[in-house]
Amino acid sequence: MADRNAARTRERILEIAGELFRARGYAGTSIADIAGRLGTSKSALYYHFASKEEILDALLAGVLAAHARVAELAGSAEHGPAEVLGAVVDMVAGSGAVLATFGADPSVAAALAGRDHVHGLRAKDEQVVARLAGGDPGALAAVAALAVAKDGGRALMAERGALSAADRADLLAAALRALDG
Amino acid sequence: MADRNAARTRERILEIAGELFRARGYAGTSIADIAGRLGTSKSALYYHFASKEEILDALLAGVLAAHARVAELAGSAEHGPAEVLGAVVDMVAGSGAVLATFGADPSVAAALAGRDHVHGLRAKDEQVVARLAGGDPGALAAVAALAVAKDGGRALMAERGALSAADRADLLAAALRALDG
DNA sequence: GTCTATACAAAGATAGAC
DNA sequence: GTCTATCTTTGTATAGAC
Repeated sequence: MADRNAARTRERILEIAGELFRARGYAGTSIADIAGRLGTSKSALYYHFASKEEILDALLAGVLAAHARVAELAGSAEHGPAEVLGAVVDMVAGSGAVLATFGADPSVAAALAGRDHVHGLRAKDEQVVARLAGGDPGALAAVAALAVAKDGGRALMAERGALSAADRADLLAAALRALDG
Repeated sequence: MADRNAARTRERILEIAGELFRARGYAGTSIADIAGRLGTSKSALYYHFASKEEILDALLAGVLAAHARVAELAGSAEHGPAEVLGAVVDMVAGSGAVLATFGADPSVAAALAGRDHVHGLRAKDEQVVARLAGGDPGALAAVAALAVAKDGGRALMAERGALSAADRADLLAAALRALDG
């Protein structure tokens, strides 16, 4: 039962940290800020997480896994542009708030520099672009299509809170149009 | 002549600060970091700028003005989607590195919260979207088109350093395709 | 599991000499 | 214009009681 409470508290911390990181940035958010919203002391927080960076890692784990799955899909030759971009849209819709944090905050990238994650992420984006470009060196249209799916998706999420099935379909269509009309 | 040197130093500070803000985020960059790269003490910095935030303001002034010009263009009814999106592309190409900072860093938005700028910025984006949507309430395609021009443009800038005339034309074409095929 | 108290470093900023 | 020295606040993190 004690375990239950600890797990609940852990979840609340991640939830609060996610909100604050998104609003003020990772570097711009202090442990005191998080503890304040949680309604406990800073020390209580350190019982659940060994450091601020550990909170970030826990928050990012899901997004990184989702990116990895999309990149894997893009890597295999069996999937067309529509499938790949559809997977990107679903990923954005699924990991919404956290992705907004990760993708938008330079201090997150700086905190993770050298620790595999970042290069992994950028490499994964490039893998998707390469697949969409189909070997074409002038990959501008592919970059544009990914921008629609990922950044356009983020903008829509921020605006509407979530993406309906119709939104996803429309977004995919717009991305495909950006790719090659 | 003393004025000349001061002006030069001011420029160097802005240059260095811009790079660091982009790499580590605004909140993640300290005055000491900037002074270190400048090769002087922290105090020297405070001779040129009264505060960290003042550096940010100076850095953002150009981008905000550029956004205002685009929004103004979008506001007048005489310009079509191609003109508006072209202006967005030019704005991105022109204010490159700084826009990447501004658009991507939550700690920048937090630092400016309440101080007109931010609402101004978001409002200006919405004005562009509204114009592109042409009154259509389902503005997804407009959001998508803006994402191509702005975020796609950012991604390209990050990748290529600058946008050639051909890049701009291609990007605009992709944005128009995202808008309505 | 959460608290108070505290260590310790880093941050933003200022004073006053040169 | 730039320095050294210093103040103050804030930040991350730990120790030890309950």
